[in-house]
Amino acid sequence: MTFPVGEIVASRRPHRKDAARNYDALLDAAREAFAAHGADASLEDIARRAGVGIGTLYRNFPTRRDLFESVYADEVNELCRVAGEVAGLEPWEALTTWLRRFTDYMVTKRAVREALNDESEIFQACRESMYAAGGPLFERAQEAGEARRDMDFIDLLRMVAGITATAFDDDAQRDRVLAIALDGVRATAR
Amino acid sequence: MTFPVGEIVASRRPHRKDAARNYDALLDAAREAFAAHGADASLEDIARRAGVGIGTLYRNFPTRRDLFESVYADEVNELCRVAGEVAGLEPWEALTTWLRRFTDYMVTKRAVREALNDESEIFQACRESMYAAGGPLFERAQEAGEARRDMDFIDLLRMVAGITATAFDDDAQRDRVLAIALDGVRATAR
DNA sequence: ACTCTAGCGGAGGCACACCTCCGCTTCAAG
DNA sequence: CTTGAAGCGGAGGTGTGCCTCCGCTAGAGT
Repeated sequence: MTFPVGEIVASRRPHRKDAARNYDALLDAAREAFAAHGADASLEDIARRAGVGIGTLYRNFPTRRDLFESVYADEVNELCRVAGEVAGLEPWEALTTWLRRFTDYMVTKRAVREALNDESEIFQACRESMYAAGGPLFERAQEAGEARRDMDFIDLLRMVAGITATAFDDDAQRDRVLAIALDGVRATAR
Repeated sequence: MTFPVGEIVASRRPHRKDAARNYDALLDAAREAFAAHGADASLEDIARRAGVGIGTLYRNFPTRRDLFESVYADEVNELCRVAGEVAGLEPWEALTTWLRRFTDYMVTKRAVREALNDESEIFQACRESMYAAGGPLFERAQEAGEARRDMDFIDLLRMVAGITATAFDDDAQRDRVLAIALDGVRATAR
């Protein structure tokens, strides 16, 4: 299994020790900020929370998009890795387990909806990676007669992304709603 | 059937002819802006598009929240009205028709997710109105054995709001995904 | 027609985010 | 240890949005 996204984005991490630490701190802070405030979180705030100067942020990530892409690519890579892990489970079980990870790792929830429609090269590569990783899980479930055939994997991802990005009273409600929607994915196969 | 929301908010519309026209233009522009840019659209931009000075906006709606509440309340009122219209249809048909209107009228889609969790008095009143209008449709579908009983109306609204607020490739995809999720709402009742 | 007041609009002060630039710091190679 | 260059940070210029304030305009009642 290959991880093209990692190759496209990863090499920017600097070599010097302090610089690498700053780079990581920035990514962490950015992940949190994007999760909390969406894709237009304040860059100065991110630098502040990372404990570095604003100049350092701009040296590592010349544009907002560069930063966001890096955060996003990290999460996509993680998802690709998980897709391999669940390969041993039963078809439907494998799919839903992966989807649950999808909702967990996509911490940048609010921003993901926009990213799903972004046309840029990197995002396109990310989506393709994700489809390559998760798509087979869905097709396997379809072939096993567990998932309906009148939808595609992209439909499924949008559905889950939409539900995930919404505010719920609590996690239990989110899980309940997600499970119900997934029942719809399975319904006609029964 | 009563419409408490309308009573709470509506009386602010000014009496003088030009003033009333400005008020309406502001609401229209705001509806569009909130739909396009979410709840933190630029107020100066809204005033510009409405063709009035920024001062006029602030006189009518002293805070951003006042403006947003008014737009939101309008849409909720409209939804309440529609709930009455569909009362004659078959239970499941009535519910899904209303939900489709829900996705249409909620033009302020991006912002609705946040509003669904807002604690303020007005938003609470709006939600209650909406629950009062749509809830019976759902309960009727449940009693007819068409909708599953292990979820409540609020779960359903969140599900639909989440899917509606997400970006799709086209309307057909949105409808398809929504229909699949609604299959999940109906699944166990079959 | 006259008036008087509700309503208008936008200039301007404030706050904050974006991004550049450059003198200072610190790593790490020799 | 020395040294040079990679990296740092934040001051400051620019833009944009928020909101107030007040001199002017025009609708509505007489």
